Amino acid sequence: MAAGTTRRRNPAERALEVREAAKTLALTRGLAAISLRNLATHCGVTAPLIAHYEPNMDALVASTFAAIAEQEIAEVSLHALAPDDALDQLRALISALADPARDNVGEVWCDAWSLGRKNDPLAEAARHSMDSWHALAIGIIRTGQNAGQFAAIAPERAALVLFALVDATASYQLVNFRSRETRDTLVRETLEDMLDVSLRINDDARNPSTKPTV
Amino acid sequence: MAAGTTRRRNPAERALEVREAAKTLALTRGLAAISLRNLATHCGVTAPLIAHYEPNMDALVASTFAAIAEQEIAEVSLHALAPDDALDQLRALISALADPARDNVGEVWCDAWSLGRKNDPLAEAARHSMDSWHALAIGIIRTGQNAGQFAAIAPERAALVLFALVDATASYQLVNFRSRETRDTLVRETLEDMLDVSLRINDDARNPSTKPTV
DNA sequence: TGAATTATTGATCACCTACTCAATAAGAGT
DNA sequence: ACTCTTATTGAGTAGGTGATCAATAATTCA
Repeated sequence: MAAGTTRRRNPAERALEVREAAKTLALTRGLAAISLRNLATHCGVTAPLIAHYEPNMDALVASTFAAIAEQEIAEVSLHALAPDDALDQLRALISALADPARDNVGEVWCDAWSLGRKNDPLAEAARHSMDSWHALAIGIIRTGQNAGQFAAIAPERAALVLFALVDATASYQLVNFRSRETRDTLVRETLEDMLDVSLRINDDARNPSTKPTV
Repeated sequence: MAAGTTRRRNPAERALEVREAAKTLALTRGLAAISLRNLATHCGVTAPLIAHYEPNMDALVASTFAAIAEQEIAEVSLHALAPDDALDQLRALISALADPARDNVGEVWCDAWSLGRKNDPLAEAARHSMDSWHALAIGIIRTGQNAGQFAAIAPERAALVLFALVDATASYQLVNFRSRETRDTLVRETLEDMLDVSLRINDDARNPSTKPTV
């Protein structure tokens, strides 16, 4: 393009570039921004070439969402499962989910629910990644309960509540409802009450009511 | 059209028809389906006429959402505030929110969060209606607490949790995540735990642990 | 009945979407 | 150097979006 010469790339390399462009587009402008033209512009290439690599946009939207979601789950899992103690794991999980750097991913999730109505593979990918998230939380909660650290609520239900709060606040963020602090506090305090723990990171007390008033 | 003659309507009447068409379109095919051509087809009229009455589609999307949301809030408020007892009010509220007839409205809400990112008036309308919902719930919760029926959680927080659960499950429904029963149970049981009440409609016990085992 | 008003239309612009197909040309292998 | 494969393009189809403008025609009012 720049020198008037057509760059001809290794197919695998080009395919990867297109998928990366789709991710970038999704994270910066939403899943709905994934289109042949936007991808083409982003890659400095014509639209038919994109169609050559990705013959179905709905499928690309779905696979792009899956890639973003699964990558985040993998990263957060690694971070959350690093500590040995279940309470520390839960704290790591919550703080990772509250990280403002995650905002873009939250927006993509909201897009996925809305678009999932008309895009079956996308809906399926959403369900699958939701199951992955729940599995992570359930594991942590169960471990903590076995260690006597968490209240004896059904882990499945606690996980559902946790992500319902996280997901709802992600949607709220898109329309600037309430402050980030209010949204984060909603998640944290509800979970604290439900599991009877303190999730403040610099607070070792397992039971807030017995912590010293130094 | 039918007889080859152009029907010329009273402007107020036509404007109303367009607004009604927008509501119908939103509830059946989502907020994103509101377009000049879809509206024109629905009204049996040409697109420029729609533009004549609604010169700005983003604004129409926002006002249509506001109309749907506010109408529902008004109806549910009436239903929920009918009983004298706060517990019965809460039960009425929850059962109204769980009504499958409300599914379409839930989808519209999810659309609103997703589209609200690029449509400021829509985001504003969403925030406003969210505040209305919270006000309704806070009133009921506060009344119940004053009567000693509900646990002493901050009403604002309880309301946030309630609607976070309702909103998240509405999103989940769009991608068929879990069963309706699981989603409804999630809302109900979490609220029961949080306020220490029983929300099953044919159950008068205020404290489940003391109810007779007839 | 005639004139003024205006709801409504047809035509068009400018842009977007996905998708197809034949032609071009870059690079690989011989 | 030559052929072969194929990545890439240009051009086009068929539809979608919002929006504007002058012309038409239905209704209202004088």
